[in-house]
Amino acid sequence: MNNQHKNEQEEQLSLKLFIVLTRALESIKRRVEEDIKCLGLNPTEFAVLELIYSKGDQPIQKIGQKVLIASSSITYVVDKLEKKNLLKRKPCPKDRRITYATITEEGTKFMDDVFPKHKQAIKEIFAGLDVNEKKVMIQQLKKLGYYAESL
Amino acid sequence: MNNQHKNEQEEQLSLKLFIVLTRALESIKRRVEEDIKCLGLNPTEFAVLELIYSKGDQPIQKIGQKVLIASSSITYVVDKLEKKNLLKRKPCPKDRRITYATITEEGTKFMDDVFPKHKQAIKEIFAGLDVNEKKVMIQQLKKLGYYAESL
DNA sequence: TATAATTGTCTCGAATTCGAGATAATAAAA
DNA sequence: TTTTATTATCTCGAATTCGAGACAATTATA
Repeated sequence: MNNQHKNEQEEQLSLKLFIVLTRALESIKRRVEEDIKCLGLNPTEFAVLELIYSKGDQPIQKIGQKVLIASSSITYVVDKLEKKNLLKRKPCPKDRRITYATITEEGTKFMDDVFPKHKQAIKEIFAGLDVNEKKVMIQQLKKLGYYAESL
Repeated sequence: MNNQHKNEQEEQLSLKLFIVLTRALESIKRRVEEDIKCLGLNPTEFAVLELIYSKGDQPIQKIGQKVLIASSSITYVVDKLEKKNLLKRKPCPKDRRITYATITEEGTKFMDDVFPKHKQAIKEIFAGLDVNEKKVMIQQLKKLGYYAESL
């Protein structure tokens, strides 16, 4: 195979992989969203709540870094969770610029009930691959992600 | 390993895969978006334009099916592309409910210039994996996607 | 043929996300 | 210590996407 064909093949394969990747994640996200929506939350709200549920109080700023949303969006999401009484804001006594998001008792109860079911649902959604295939895919996706990030 | 541990391992792995998948695609999308944004288009606009560039005139309705966006969103996107003189609407003479989106001469010129570069950029973004790894990943992602879709 | 169901496009309002910039607090530098 | 730079959060307006429903045209059914 000459160089030009090789290049074209690489292009085709990459384009194909991009589409398949996008589509697969769309299908998966749709299922995950179904699982979450009936709890009255959207995926972002759930992700933020879960972060605080499992990692404890977080400065609002940190939340955005971990869940990968802009700071102005976190304000919005935390507002919504606060209105639902799942989180509350708590000022930091040492640094008055900082506001922590803290889970409420109601929020904890909610997650105690819901999170195990959520993990189970994710497991079912990903049951198209076996344990080993998942491990391989995780590795490959990391490679791909790191590389793209490094550009 | 007993059943409970097995179940937990499956849950952990699936959760992990979900996160890695989401993150990897985020990194990739960011790069692809950079490539497209400087053309004055967003990814949806580019996808719609590309569809019509490579597959010819499409009823507006079909576009949504292929690019996976809601019908109300296509109207919006086609409006934008029309304002940029890259597409135009053309009524179907046989079925007056249907409106085709047609690429303009300017749109064709634009894509002739831009599409090869775009493919090249995608290739570079995906250069973290070799040809064979890509093929394997495409297969596995299809399995995963089909399975999630079938639920 | 008249009626009902379906199809294709669009309008509208809501939800979500972003970026730019405002504000206040803290940290660093002169 | 004053000045400057950085940090954390929030406000605001814009962009994008969606779903519900309007409307017209077509197709299927009685």
